Amino acid sequence: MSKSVLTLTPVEAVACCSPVTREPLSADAASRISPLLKALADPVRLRLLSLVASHADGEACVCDLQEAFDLSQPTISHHLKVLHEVGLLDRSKRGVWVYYRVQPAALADLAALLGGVAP
Amino acid sequence: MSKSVLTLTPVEAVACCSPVTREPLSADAASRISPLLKALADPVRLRLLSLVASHADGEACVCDLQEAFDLSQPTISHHLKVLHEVGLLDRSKRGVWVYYRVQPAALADLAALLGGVAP
DNA sequence: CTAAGAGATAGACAGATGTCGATATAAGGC
DNA sequence: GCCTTATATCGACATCTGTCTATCTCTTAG
Repeated sequence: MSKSVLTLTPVEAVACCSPVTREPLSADAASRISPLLKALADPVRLRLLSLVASHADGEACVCDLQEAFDLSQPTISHHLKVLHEVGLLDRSKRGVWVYYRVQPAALADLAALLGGVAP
Repeated sequence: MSKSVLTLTPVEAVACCSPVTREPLSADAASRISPLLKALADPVRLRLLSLVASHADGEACVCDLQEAFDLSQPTISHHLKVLHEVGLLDRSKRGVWVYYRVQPAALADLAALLGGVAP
């Protein structure tokens, strides 16, 4: 049931490390963590994540999200895919609509990794 | 990426926002925060930051840092510059050597922004 | 004053990334 | 069945990024 190391999403990998300020990060750990930060390191994706997280019921339809940006629909879809692939956003399709919600532990674990509090 | 808030480094800008999960991040705030995440979103820079932060006395000489990587000296120098420019690392030259240390509030503020605890 | 070493800068280049328009897929309404 | 609407995928493009080699600047030793 538990996934092998190879199939860990970046989000799952983050929970395994002590804070970056406590001891030197291994090259391996850094390589597993950086995709998560890369996913966050785009203004559009940061706003998408924030919009989803602060939306009523903790989830948001793609149709709601697109309105907030002056970008094409494929571009928004691409950014959501990036956030989903690293494990920051969960996807569920209901009818014609697709809803995204934040993976709760993801941001907390990342914050712990950066902020110095062990997970 | 317009530099509308001219005198604030990304690190300083981060301290101004409520957590991403609490309310939607403005386009402006996202643009000011993402450079900080971009700086962190590279495995070499993550390790550099971690090495500096966990080094004795909280600071490390470039000469110490280079040994940990199989990269050229200019490449390490470039990555340190990126971390320095966004305000994550402080620089001080003593004699021939240059020492870097972590800007203490930087990671804590970022963690608060992501983790849901207001700064 | 000249030489040597630490670190920064400049320029070049391959590969990654963000964006678009066009098209595909899939579900619901007629 | 066919049409409409919501979302994903594809392919192309310009820009950004990480790395290198070569060179420059600054500091100390002799």
